[in-house]
Amino acid sequence: MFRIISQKGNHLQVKMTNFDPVHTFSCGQCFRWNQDHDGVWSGIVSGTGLKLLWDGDICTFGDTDEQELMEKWVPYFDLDTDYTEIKRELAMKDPCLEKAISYGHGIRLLRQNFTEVLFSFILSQNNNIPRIKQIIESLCIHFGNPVQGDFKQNAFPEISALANASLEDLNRCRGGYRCRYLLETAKIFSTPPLKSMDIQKLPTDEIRKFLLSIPGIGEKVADCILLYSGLDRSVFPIDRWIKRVMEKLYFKKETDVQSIRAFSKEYFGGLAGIAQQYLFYYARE
DNA sequence: TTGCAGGGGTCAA
DNA sequence: TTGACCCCTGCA
Repeated sequence: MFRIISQKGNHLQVKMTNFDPVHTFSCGQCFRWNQDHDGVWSGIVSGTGLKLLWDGDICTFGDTDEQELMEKWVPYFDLDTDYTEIKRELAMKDPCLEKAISYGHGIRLLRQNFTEVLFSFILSQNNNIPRIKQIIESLCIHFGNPVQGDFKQNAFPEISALANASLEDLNRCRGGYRCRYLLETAKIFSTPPLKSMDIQKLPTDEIRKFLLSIPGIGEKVADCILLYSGLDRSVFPIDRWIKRVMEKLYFKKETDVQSIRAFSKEYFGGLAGIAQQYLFYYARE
């Protein structure tokens, strides 16, 4: 899973199994990681900037220590989960999935900040990844706070910053009709009783039901929010790509979303969300 | 240069 | 079940 190799100054070298930043950061689960010319990855996670260098085996964490690794980065990178076992279990199901897992072998399901995932996936609807990233960066520039250290990016905005913005301000981020959903959601989350309530502590079916009541959140976005914030790994978000790949690999014909959802729940069980990531990455690439 | 289709959905009619 | 919604990109 992971092992600390050494601490040099403020750099921590960690051996991480079943991890490849290209696979993990470009499988559609997150939008704020970028690689520079030297191969260093930069990301902003819950207001903290992190630089990562991966040499194919060892991952070097910049400007961190063992305590922060354990408290912040182990949960975020899901380093306490045994992916070897998960992959073994999934690969046994069928040769298609085995191939998808082999292709995206370095995918880890990140446990991301709930608020960031909530707003990011509202913006993702009917949209493509490069543009989603552009809109989110613009949102952070206009409404987010600066981050400590050598980072160009701002933190993801606080809910209050979005709730207090005008629709005209939000529209400057070029999110189109989605900005209206963003504003309404921010207002819902910054108004009592939700403001003082920790929604993440509710049972997941209640969270899902609540998310679906928010304008701009449908089945797919609700499932993404549950999956990528680490609340429920048994959900199986179905977008156009997943629908296409499931029809091709499992159904051999055009199939409606409800049937695909029912099949995935039964077939992949509690690992449906992780199976979805391998299949999505395989389908996209 | 211009026009058009399509993109990791959702909503309302 | 279907079209509209923003706006960007790729392509002819």
